[in-house]
Amino acid sequence: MKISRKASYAVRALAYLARNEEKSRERFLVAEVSAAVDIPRSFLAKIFQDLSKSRIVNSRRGAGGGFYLSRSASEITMRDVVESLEGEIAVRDCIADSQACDYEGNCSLKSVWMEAQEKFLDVLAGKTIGELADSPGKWREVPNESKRG
Amino acid sequence: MKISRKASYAVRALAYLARNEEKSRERFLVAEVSAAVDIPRSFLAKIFQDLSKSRIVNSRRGAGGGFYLSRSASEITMRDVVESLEGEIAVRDCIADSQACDYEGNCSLKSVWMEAQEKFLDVLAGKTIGELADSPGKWREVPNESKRG
DNA sequence: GATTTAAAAGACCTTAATGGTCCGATATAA
DNA sequence: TTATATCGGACCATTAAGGTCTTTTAAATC
Repeated sequence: MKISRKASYAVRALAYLARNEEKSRERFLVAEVSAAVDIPRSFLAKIFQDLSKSRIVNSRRGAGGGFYLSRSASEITMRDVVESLEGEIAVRDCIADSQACDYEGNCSLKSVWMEAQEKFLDVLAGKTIGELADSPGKWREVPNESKRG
Repeated sequence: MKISRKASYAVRALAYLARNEEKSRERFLVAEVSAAVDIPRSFLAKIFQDLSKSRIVNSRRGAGGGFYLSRSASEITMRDVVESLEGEIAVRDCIADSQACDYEGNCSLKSVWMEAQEKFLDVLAGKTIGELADSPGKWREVPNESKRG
């Protein structure tokens, strides 16, 4: 019962984008975000690729390129992000794949796992990246404003 | 975000005990339960050992020994069982160990993970083994009443 | 006391997932 | 055409999951 470090990193990285996009920048380099939020660079690159595939961020290659939020941070929920990184959530295999268990049909156990999982995801669905970016707390803050032009 | 097969097995095994303890038996052999609920024997043995350490079941060694519920099935929740098998649940390490993250203090992220996790566990805490045993469904039923004396 | 029964303890093993790295290809701007 | 930066995929080490097996210990019975 862990959510992956990947997903956790993604949330932090996106909150960084949300916090800083107002301050005049349109695109973010993975190198910059990596340094700012203290996430291994090439790992973060992978993470952004996943986020890009799920259309949570958009990207632009080449010089002047980078990543940026594809929509308002207030419209990106933590659930969106976690599911982007971890795929369809299923606390037990039977939830995603009804053939994963012999006891299929209306198994009384499955419904409990499902309800628990939904309650979990509902909390994440109720929290947006925008809210995280706004909220106070000891976040590691933007390191070097001048790195980009 | 998976709960382990171990925990799932444990729930099923305990529901079996709950269903069958009324029918005159006091102790259950892991061999019997293994066959009945279709869980690998020596793996189930390990599981019962965990359940025994958490005092969810009691055990008796030697001839005539076996396992049995330590209290009424209606007083054993799925949360009890899952935590017995998986230890303290922590969807992110920072929840169990505040030193696991640099962003400690009142991190706005941590509180979200915590709330989600608690909602999840609350559902499990609200379902007892007794209820599972009572509820209908396509459970694999007791295979061989005559195996024990 | 010897034998049988069954759990306890722990070493061991295999496979899959996690958490990363690295490199070549591709796209973009100057 | 050169510098820049993502994309795609191969790769790799470590850990956890899932499970087996063997020896030891406790309890009952002969």
